[in-house]
Amino acid sequence: MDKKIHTCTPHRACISLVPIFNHLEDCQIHEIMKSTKSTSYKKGEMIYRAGDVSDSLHIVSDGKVKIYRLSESGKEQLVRILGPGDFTGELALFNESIHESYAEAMEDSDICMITREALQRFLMEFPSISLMILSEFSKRLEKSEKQVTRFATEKVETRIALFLSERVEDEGGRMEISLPMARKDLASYLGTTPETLSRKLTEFEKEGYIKQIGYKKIKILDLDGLMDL
Amino acid sequence: MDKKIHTCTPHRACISLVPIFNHLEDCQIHEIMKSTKSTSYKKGEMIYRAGDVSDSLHIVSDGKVKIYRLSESGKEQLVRILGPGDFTGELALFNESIHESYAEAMEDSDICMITREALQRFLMEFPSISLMILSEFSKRLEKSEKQVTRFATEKVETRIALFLSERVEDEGGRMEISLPMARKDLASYLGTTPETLSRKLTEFEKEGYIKQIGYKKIKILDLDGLMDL
DNA sequence: CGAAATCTTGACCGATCTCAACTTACGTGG
DNA sequence: CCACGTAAGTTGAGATCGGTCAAGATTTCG
Repeated sequence: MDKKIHTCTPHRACISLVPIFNHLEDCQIHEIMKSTKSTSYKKGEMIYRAGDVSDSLHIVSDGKVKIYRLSESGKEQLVRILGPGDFTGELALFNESIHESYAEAMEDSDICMITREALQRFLMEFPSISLMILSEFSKRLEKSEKQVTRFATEKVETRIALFLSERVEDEGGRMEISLPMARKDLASYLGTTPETLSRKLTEFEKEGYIKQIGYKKIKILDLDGLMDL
Repeated sequence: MDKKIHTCTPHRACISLVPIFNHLEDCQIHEIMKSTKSTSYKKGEMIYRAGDVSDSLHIVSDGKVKIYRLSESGKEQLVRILGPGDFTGELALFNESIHESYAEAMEDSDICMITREALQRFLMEFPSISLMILSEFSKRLEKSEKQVTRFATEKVETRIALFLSERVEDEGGRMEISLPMARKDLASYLGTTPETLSRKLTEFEKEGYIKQIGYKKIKILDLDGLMDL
């Protein structure tokens, strides 16, 4: 297994991608760069698995990575998809140090790593980084708790509609949204089956709320209608 | 760290309850105490509501507080119950400053508050507090994401069984668990209805997995059986 | 002790999952 | 660059789970 380990080049690009580090001085970024390693993963390769010991923060510098979990009864659920600048592995860094989720490269990807020790050193040295991470964590927590409530109280149809409306938001209001993942992954993300998702989308289309364009794009024709479901 | 018996304001007692502050020196705790205020709430009173502007961290020093959310379509879901030493309001502190959840006193409670400015000052001054909060946040995130996966993939029956087994863990393995909330709240927490919850528990009892003792206690007779559902 | 809230039980219905057959899209090697 | 095989997506039929509504039982608390 030959992963190329660079020592310098992509780091700079990668580090400056991460919002958390945005506010740092050049010299501080330089400091951090010295403690990072970059690794390349082929499409389909696992970056880590549940149960693995965690010892570093992984930052996606290029590519696309999916994070998923297995439930107690062994069913898979897609948790999120990472693009350049997103990071993962943070949870295990402050606690148990055992990953509870799986990270898999969806395409060939470059991942930048910062070891736990290095990170903690920076946190003590530059307290403002902590504040950034705290902010990031609290956003994630907010989002995750919202998601729990949604799963606990909304039916599948509504969850799909809400997902579509959030994609519109992400696109800055454009009514033509691109799906960031395959249908079966989306079904997993939304806690349903590909069959039900397919049926609901067809139904939405029949009702005139949306228009499906291939498998990867959807044009929203009546957002208000969708939200009233 | 032995507790000295000096003029024990409620603050002092409250602050030292919080795991986050456990590792601090006396003088630091003293610093923090100066920035706190304590308020009492009657049973049923709201501590904050979704939409309220957030300006402080709330620490429960005495009593019981329930945190719940409303979903997009207006259904309520219980998120968690706080006891002495637990805190809330942290999410809004690092971001939007608007609460997205509701906090209601379930019984007469004393709440200690630290303003955002004071907290941020401490975080910059004592970076180790950040690490503690980071750790707390990552635990919560882990738990919340696990919860999402559970809702996304497990059926109600399984979620109830998993809840029971976690209560056993919380009780340190004792097979007689006490329910921390009323049936209807538990149903809301588990994303189901009181009717279904009641039916499932009766069913569990008929199958010999549990024995219900009044409305507030359950004796687990066959944990393995429950987990195989 | 009694009103109000909570909990239970039954009957019914609708939403969603499962299984299976079929269609479409995609990636790979010749 | 095309053909083919495999993976992904769709559609239908049937089964099941869980929610809703309503009535009755139990508990709680003033």
